[in-house]
Amino acid sequence: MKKTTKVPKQELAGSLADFLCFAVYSTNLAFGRAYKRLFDELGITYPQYATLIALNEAGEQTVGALGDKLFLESSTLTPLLKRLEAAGYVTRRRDPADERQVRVSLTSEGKAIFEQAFCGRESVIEATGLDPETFVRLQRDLITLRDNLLAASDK
Amino acid sequence: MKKTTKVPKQELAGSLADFLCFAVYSTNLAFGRAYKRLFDELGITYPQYATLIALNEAGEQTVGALGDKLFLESSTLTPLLKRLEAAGYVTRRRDPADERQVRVSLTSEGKAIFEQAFCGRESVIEATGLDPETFVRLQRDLITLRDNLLAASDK
DNA sequence: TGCGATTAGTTTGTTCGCGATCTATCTCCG
DNA sequence: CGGAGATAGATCGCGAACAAACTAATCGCA
Repeated sequence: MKKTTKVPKQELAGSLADFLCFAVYSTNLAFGRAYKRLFDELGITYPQYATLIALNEAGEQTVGALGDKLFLESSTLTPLLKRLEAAGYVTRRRDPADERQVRVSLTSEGKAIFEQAFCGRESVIEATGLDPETFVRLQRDLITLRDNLLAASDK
Repeated sequence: MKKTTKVPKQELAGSLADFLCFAVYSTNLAFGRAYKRLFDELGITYPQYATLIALNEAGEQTVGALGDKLFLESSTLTPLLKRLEAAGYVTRRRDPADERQVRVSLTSEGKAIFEQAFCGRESVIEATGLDPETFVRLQRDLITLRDNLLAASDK
């Protein structure tokens, strides 16, 4: 007995493997696991590491500027920064010239942790198993995708 | 005045833009925002949607099998499935043949929500702004990367 | 000058995501 | 048969991530 009438429905259904969003989502989870050992040793998390990178890169800056770079809301950053402050890795102080703003900067301990994490990333880069060409292309394509998505959802 | 002496330090420092992991991380955030409107209307979340896809694709299955497909632990899935059950989109029942296992399946309401979300994804695909070739290549590269990372962190 | 509107961050409540731990069930082997 | 070990989920605690609501400071402009 033929089942051809059911085939079109099947084609429409879609599997997880067909979703670009799921590829991004699951790869993000995989990166988290790949970095886990290193970050556990250092006592930080991935978003905290990204924050340290941004602070190391651009020096003292406001919560808002940090959020722009990290694509995070202040409601996410405030508690994260408080944890980094409690750990002694950043300082937070109100800007005297505009008391609404909070300026964040790396302490020397924060810079040290950043450098340790930065060195430790070598093993993760190796774990990607990508040849340099694919690595660079993937990064470029992802950034294009991200910026397109953000531009579209800001409308 | 030349500044060549400072360049090497700059190269070592690394900026957010140089990290593949950050490209993945921030693209995942961007997808979340691109889907947000659709999911808010339907009253579900992105991980819930992924769960519905997996259930629609493979039918009734255990929590563990679902976790393997979604790359999630049972400690993440259990509460998520309870919320889907409370919303009437899935059923959970102990397998009579092995009471340790919980078998999950879509209800007709769940199937309906999945189909609504599935149709609504068209606008998100458009928002990616990628030509078909890049879209497919990106998906393929990401899956390679994800599987490499998972294989390396399982050692 | 002064007060409404805007801006910057914080707080609160909900949902993920995970490790660690716990409970219930099943398996295996003596 | 029966108990040790393995397995499947559930629970708990913590750190993200966000929207919505809130507070405090500044701006704009009349």
